[in-house]
Amino acid sequence: MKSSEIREMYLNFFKERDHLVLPSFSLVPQKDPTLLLIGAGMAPLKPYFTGEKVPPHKRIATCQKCVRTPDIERVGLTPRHATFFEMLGNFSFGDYFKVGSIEWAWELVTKGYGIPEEKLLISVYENDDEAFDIWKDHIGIPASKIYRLGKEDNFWEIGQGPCGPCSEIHYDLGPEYGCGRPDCEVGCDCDRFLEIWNLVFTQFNKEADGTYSTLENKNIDTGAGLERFAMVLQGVSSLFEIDIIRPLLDFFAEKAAVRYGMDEKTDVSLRIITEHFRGVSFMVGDGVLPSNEGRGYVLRRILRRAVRHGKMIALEAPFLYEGVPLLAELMGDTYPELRDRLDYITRIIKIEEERFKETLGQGMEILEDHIKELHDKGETVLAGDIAFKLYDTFGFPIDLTREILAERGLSVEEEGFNRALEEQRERARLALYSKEQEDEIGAVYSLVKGMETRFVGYDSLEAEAEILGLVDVSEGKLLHGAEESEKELCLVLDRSAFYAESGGQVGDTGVLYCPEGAARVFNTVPGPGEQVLHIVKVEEGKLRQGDRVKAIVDRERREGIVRNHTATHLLHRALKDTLGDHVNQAGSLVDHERLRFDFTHFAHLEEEELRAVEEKVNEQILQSLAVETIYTTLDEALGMGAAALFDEKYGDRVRLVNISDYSLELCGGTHVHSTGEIGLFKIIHEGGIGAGHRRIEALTGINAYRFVLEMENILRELAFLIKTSPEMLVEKVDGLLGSYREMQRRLKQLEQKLAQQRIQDLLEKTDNSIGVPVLSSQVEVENMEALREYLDRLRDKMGSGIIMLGTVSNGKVLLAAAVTRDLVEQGYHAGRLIGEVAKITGGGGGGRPDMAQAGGKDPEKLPKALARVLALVKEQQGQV
RNA sequence: GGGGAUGUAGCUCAGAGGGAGAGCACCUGCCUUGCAAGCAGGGGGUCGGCGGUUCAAAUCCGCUCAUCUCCA
Repeated sequence: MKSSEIREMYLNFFKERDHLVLPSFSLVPQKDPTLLLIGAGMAPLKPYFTGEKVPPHKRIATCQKCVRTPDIERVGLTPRHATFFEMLGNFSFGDYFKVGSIEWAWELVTKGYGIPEEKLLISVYENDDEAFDIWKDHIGIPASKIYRLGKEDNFWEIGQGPCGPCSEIHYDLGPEYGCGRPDCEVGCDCDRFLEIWNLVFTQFNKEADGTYSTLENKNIDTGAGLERFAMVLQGVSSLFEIDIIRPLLDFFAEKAAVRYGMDEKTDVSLRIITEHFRGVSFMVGDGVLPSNEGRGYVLRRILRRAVRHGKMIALEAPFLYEGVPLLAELMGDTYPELRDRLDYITRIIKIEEERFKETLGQGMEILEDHIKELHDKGETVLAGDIAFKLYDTFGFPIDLTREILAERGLSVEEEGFNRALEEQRERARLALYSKEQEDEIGAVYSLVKGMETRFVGYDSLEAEAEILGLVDVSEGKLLHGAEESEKELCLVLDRSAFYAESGGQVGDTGVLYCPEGAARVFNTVPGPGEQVLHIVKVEEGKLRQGDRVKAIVDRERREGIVRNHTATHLLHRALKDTLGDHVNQAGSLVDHERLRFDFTHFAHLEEEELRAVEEKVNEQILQSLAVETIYTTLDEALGMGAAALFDEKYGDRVRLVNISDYSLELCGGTHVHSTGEIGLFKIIHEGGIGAGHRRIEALTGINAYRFVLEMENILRELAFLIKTSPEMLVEKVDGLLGSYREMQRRLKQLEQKLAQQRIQDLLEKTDNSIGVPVLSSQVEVENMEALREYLDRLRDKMGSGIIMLGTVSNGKVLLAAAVTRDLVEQGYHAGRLIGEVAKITGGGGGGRPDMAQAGGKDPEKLPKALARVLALVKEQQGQV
């Protein structure tokens, strides 16, 4: 039976029994921050299980794609482990329970799929007598074939959420698949008994604190692995041989020019590549991008393991991406996203493969060196800091290092690795705040606890307010009053128009007038609760707790901030529209001068893309779109399709910033009323900040205008300098550069020619009075290169001799010396000679016996120095 | 924001203070037409950029840019 038929039969079976059949949900959990990835068929239905939401129907059936990685290191080594799999499931929400679910399970397995009863075994949770009796009495399974297993095997829970005892149907593949131990039976960790059906009787809910509460409605959650059914029904011994996987394995085998089943080591790699390839493709297809955190890191780990195993069988990355069309062919009917996003999936995988190939090579080299060293020393444990270095610098996930070592019977010193990781964390923390600063912040936080500020800065830029608290930041204590000083104070008001730095928007600045004085607010930050902390310095008179004050925000600065913030939202939208939906905000900074926006994207932006983005933003500005804010619940906001940051904590009431029907984002910041106020939007920088992350910096309003003006000025000045118009600038500079290069070439040629002509004159100055020909002379050249040119030619002409040449260039002395080979053999040394000579000119130098160069600072001494050469050679002669 | 790695010829890389190199690719010639042909010759480089130390920097130091990587 084909996999597609198994899937179809399952869904039809339950459809006929009044189940609502839903298509697979995305691997990326929607609106569930507790889950990294969908790892079970029930995961997307969690709100129905917890009772948080009402299911559209009391009975649901799905075939759900899943990713699970805790067992990643076993994938490839066993016939049944996988990181990616399809889970068939039928679910009951307060409808049928144990009896119904067991009956149907048995009926479908034995009658529907026709699996012989004698091959099947049952397990139940150790003290679930109810389930035991149903199997024994109602279905008629002999008690000897029903096993009672402990919590680890037969109690189902995954993180927080619904859970309960379960009951499984196992298929006995036969003793030849077993471990051979006498006590081998259902529940054994070996491969003999294949769990094909897991019925979870969901009756509890696991809370955040680890306790269990009873669910109002008892539910049924079934998980039946499609691949495992396929194994049984297609009579193959591993999931790698079923109809929708084997072609992939063969594809990679062919690419690697190896055959499956010939060599165990090769087979393991092939299985890993094939399996991980499936996971990688589906994850990318559901919008997961490789990254160093969260689900992106899960993806990266899987892909990297596959790439390494590719390398082990001589498959050079990138190669995985080539399998995508085949996968789409095999599974595109059920999962149309594979076809729809084929090009995208292919591209992302290829880029990530290439990326890792770079670092894999370097990292492997280092690791191999260390392995060799360990081997030589007879040790078996790799130091943790080396494993950390590989992780830190070359992106070797620790499990990858562990696996490579395990292949050689070695291991990693885990504590050392963790220590190094902790040290790195500490470093990052310290870079953010020093220990003293952290203490200061802590002290301030505890002092202002309980105070509350009402923020009125969305509609107004000033507020009359009362001083609730006044903290001396460096002393860490509350003050009743403060006088004019340089001291940094932290001030809390009962209401304020000052925006406290958050969501990337910087804090406001401004002034504060009180009955007996005035203070300057130079920053505003959020407190631990509902407080706005104004960081102030008293500039005049006195400030007292309880004073009525007037706090006024610096208007011009705020207006700059507001323009940049709204422009940031427009930019976010424009990036998504231009580059694709995978673009997400990864950080943002909005101040009064510029905006900086970090986002996820896999490649640098092309010039046209950048221009398109900039243009789109400016189009929205020109339309003067209305910007409004909406208060609503988080659920409703997400339902409206608002952009929210993953992992960001939002309260129940959220604030939405809506720009006409162009952009909708959860945001607490301040904005313009109409996009027209932004005036002009200009991107001034685009760059990378790590794999998969880009950064754009931009200006708005008057700043953008000034930037353009500045550029225009530069162009005009340049054009003036080379006597052309801005329009002709490129052409003219291009021409000038060409002729500049040409002239350099000509100059060099001329110098060479000149040298040639002067050689003869110079040769005549050779002194033969001491037995060896010695030539010491000053020449006129520009640089060392030209000097060497003379030197070489002279040496060639002389055949045998000692040459010292000097010149003056840029107010400095340049010297070069040569000794022909025959004289080197006699013991003459150009390096030593030139050292002496250079010393006279106030410099130093050295080189090899046959050639040396040096320099000096005193040009006037050059003639004297050159005159000494003969005597110095004579000295060397004496030592020969 | 912080740490680490890399950047040298079209490509892959060596060189670690004293003439910028190798292999592959390219061009010319010769010899050959048998599988990555051989032989001889040649072109090609702001040693990522800027600054500093030094008589002298691809090489040491600082900054910067690009790419990778980890932490936040």
